[in-house]
Amino acid sequence: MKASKLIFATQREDPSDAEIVSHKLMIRAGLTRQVSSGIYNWLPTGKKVLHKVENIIREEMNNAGAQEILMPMVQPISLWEESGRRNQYGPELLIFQDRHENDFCLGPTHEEVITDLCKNILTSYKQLPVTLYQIQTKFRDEIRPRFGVMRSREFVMKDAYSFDLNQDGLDLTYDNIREAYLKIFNRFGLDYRLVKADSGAIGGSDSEEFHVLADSGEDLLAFSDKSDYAINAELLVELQEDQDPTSLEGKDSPDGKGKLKLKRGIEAGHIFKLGTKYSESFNLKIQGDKENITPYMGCYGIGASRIVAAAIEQNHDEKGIIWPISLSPYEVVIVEANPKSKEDIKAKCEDIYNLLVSNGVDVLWEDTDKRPGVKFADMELIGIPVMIIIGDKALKNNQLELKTRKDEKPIMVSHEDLLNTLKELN
RNA sequence: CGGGGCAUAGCGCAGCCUGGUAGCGCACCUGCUUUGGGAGCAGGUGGUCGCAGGUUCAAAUCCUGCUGCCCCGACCA
Repeated sequence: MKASKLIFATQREDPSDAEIVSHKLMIRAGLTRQVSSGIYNWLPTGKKVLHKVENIIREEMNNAGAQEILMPMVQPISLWEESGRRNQYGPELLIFQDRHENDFCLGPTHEEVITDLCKNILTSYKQLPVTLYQIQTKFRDEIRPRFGVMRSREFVMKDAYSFDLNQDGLDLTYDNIREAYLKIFNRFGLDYRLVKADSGAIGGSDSEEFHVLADSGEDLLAFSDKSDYAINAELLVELQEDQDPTSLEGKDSPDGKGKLKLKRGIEAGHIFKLGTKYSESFNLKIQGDKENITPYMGCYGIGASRIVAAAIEQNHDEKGIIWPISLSPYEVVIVEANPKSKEDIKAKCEDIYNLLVSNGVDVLWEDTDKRPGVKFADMELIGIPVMIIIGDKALKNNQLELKTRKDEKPIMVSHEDLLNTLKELN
């Protein structure tokens, strides 16, 4: 991609209505723009990041044997009456009527639709176990949306639903998806923790959350300093009937090993064992070898758009975003340091650009005639991990100047060593 | 929903108190000079001043009502 063709609209000043750093930086770097409270446009650079998040999720879900589907955003309210959740969900469910005066809602989650669907498509116990997932826009009419796409009303989520013959099968499937989640979060390149959680409005028994660690996180997490024990502090407060989550710091860990330590996290993933709650309320029965089976369900969510904000919350400095390479809108940017004047610099850029493109590197070529300082500042704001600077210096020594986003010091490499050096930096 | 704040160009803001028909910085466009860390000069584009009423010869400015957005709280995958 050439910067001269890219709409990336960076801004020098913080937007006045943004509070947390990820929100400010997403606006300034031209990733998103607000349409209405809790509703956002995703611009080309932001969409590219979101796409990388989605693709990592997609690949690992597919590797885990899950199958991708797409369910509708608009759902008939009758399904929510059938599950009994119409009233439980309350005003967060945005309800409206079509021209025939039938009630519909914008889907905040899809247990109802998937269970209803499976009554159609699951006809034999031989089809189980099966896990279906989608990556799709959800809508929850939050009381107070805030912090940009971190807590928005409309957001992109991957939600998966599993169906098993019995509890043992569900346990196996749950562990399998849990493993896939560990791979997904590892590939994101973020510092995260897995904690025990409350299953909340979705219902069910066991539940764990994946949290991206960040001081600005809305959730407080409690960890044992001597064991793997980790829990959402709010749940622990509930279990122990404590008053205040912060009072947990330094107390004995409930598993009897070590003391509790607290950290803040952003909830980015949540996995549940639902059991038969929805299969029962929808009367989903599958023909077994002798008798009919009410399947055991699990559901598994990842907030794809929230991951983008969480990644920034965890990885930024005073200059801007510092993407982990796997989420960066571009892996490498070529900065043309002397625009206009020197034809040989442009030719060199084109050489390198073609080399990288043909080797599958996702590269941006900053070919505009902006002054070098502006280009450096923009690219650092957007947070591209590796910059290749091509100007007089590079031409004179027939070497390329590489600078990583994290490191101030440039590295000089030869044309031939470029690909290997980039691999090492990953 | 309770409490607080804001609404003037794409972004950040001034003007409002004391009414006279809109301005600054950034961005954007043109030209010239510049070019390794957010350039300079000159010229230019862009605004029914959130909406609707009212007062007045005259309203961004005063009055009334409404809407939207932000922050704190309750709530929340």
